[in-house]
Amino acid sequence: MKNYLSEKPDGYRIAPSPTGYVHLGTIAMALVNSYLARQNHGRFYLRIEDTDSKRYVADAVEKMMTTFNYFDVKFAETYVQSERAKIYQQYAEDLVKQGKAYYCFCTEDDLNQMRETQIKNGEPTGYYGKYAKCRHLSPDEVARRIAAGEPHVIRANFSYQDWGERITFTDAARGEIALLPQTNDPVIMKSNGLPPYNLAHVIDDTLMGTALVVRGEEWLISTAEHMQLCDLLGFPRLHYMHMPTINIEENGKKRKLSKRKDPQALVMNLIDAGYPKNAIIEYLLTIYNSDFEIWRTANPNAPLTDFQFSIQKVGTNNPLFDLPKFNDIAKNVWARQSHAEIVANFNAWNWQSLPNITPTIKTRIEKMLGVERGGERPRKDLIKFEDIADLYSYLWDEITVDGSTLDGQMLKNYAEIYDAADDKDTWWQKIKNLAPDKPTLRNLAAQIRLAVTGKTNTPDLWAICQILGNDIVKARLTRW
RNA sequence: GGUCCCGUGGUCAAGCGGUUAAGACACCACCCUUUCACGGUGGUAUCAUGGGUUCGAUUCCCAUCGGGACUACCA
Repeated sequence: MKNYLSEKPDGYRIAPSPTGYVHLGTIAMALVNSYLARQNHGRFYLRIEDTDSKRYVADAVEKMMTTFNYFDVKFAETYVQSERAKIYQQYAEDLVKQGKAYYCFCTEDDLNQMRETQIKNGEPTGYYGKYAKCRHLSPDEVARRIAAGEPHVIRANFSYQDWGERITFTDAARGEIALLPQTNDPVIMKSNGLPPYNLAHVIDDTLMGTALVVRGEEWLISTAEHMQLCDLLGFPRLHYMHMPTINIEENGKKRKLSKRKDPQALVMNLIDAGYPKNAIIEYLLTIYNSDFEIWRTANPNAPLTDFQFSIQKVGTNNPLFDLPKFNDIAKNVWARQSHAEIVANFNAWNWQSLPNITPTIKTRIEKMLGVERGGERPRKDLIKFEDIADLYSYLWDEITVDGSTLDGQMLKNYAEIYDAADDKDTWWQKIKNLAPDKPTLRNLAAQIRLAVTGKTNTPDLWAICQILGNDIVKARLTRW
């Protein structure tokens, strides 16, 4: 690894913790960071933040990588924090030697008790001032208790230096931020020998040369603590951009997208439902860069990589996940694809999950996907493959129609002249010939559509009849 | 409770002291089409409230209210 302490940082990264599932926000951060890396000729790397042993999930990294691969997210480097324990320990111990950190033997019970009395006294909670009991333990006592095998953590000593009134910095998306310095001595090394996020983040992003730490808004306040840690370590302070988080509305209140309650929070759920991956990417880009839609309208077929991501256009509001908007983007993404492309996507999707699917029906669906496609004005009726069962239900052999609304005799008359061999013009001409005036024609066309498909709006009827074949069409026309 | 962030139509938003306050989604109407769509045109609807500053505030300042985040040996 290069020594980025002495070289110019040129890295962008995502740092997920391995839960096994990739959250929409993680893909969003991956997107933003890969754009920034590409535009600034920097590296884009992955860091697995697995310092929480309680959260360990088997195969989590592999599962996440599958999702990243699916989205063509490529990393220049990959780091795993649990493999770097020695590095963090080294820095933490150096801090102790310098008096900038200390061993703390307080137990969970001690801490709970402390918090209770603080609350009772109306004081701020935390490990500070007179409550920071382990700050001034003698070296002998520390040595003795460690030798005795007492569990301990290392805490940074934030009383070591005067931080001034405020910790100020320029957030790349939000501008000047002035935070109160933190007075609590944070744990920087847990009793299991791994650091919590704070120390690992500061050391890794410094050593790995992160040019801009792009992370969620929820980290904004703790930036003061992270900068104080940089100062103690003698590192230059890192640069940050805090991104809005995607919310959802529930009972009139906003809350973060949750992977338990909101299926759209997990990108693979969206893919499993049959949304195109580019819809996810485009939606995320519209959320995180207000320029994107304008660009897309002006360049409907340009590759996404041509878009210039602009930090100035990153919002500061936390947007609501807008399903209708997302659906609209999905429709447009599918509509832009060629027949071959969409069929390939359909085949890659788990089409077996469609109810009562048979090889015959699958073939019909594949043909259906080509109807009214490829021209200047493609049809936009497909949002996600999952909807096919309903949207194209007439491709299955059974359809349900309220027969009372149909004129059976008229349909039988038409059935007699219907010929699957007719081209579209002939086919339409025959229908026209059956109707003396416009209202009748309108009605006849509607009836045929209803009888054949069970729906009032479908893609091109002639094409559908071609796909179904002579026998099925005639059978459906003559059963009323 | 404390600290920080945010507040333009139903949603996402442009705007950065003087604008008829863009655009997209959704919704409605009409046009195109002797069918369904696609497409086109138009419409409904927004600067949270109250004070300042200013010749003039959506824009700057303050307060209030509202929403969100953080306040762990989780990230």
